[in-house]
Amino acid sequence: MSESAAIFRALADPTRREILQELRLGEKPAGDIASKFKMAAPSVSRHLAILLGAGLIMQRREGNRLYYSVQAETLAHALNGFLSAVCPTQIVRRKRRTP
Amino acid sequence: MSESAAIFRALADPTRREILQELRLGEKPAGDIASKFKMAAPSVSRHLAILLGAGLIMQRREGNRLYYSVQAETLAHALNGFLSAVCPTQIVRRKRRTP
DNA sequence: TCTTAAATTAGCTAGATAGCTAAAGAGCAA
DNA sequence: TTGCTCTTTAGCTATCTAGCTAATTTAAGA
Repeated sequence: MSESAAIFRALADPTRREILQELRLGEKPAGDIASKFKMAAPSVSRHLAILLGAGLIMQRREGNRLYYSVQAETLAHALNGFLSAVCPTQIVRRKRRTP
Repeated sequence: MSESAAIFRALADPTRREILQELRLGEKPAGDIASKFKMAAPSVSRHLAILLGAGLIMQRREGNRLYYSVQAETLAHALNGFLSAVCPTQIVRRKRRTP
């Protein structure tokens, strides 16, 4: 699967989008992330695996814990790239001021 | 469903992303869009309906034909908004306040 | 070693999704 | 009206997805 296909599929789920927002201020252990949601921990873990597979987060082990953090660059590149492909003239190019 | 939820779900499908790119240079009738894909016309029509429901395209009838066009503003707003929510400091350049 | 804690993986099920064909709606012209 | 074109809607089915519980892995401490 193309990289951006995995990214857009990962972003389709609201829980996964929330996870990314949860990580906006920095890395967090899986348990902390899971505790923000009503669903069971394995379900959140599955979402983390999908985000990881899409390259939207990375993980780092510290003893018992697995810390996750956003790969902001990957996300930004995918979204901006698609935006440019869909609306190259309207969005990317700045509107000229009327003289 | 929240507007952006519908948008991200719509973007999850590769055919729908292709359709949006297909429309980047301007409106096209449904038949022209459908002919770009191997799948049957009703399948493409269904994708168009989903994009329409998400507010990512609009339709205009001209006689027999239904022309579709991208709603670039909606797309850009959703993607940039999410990007800002996930990586407010790293990626999105804030407007600096003049001292 | 045994136990405990933190997470993941395995296996399952209900519901969503995307494809197909057939049928129907909408517009236009003879 | 009838016929033709363009397109969507209806109805069906196979596959994918996201949730759950149970079991397994990994690390650390008594």
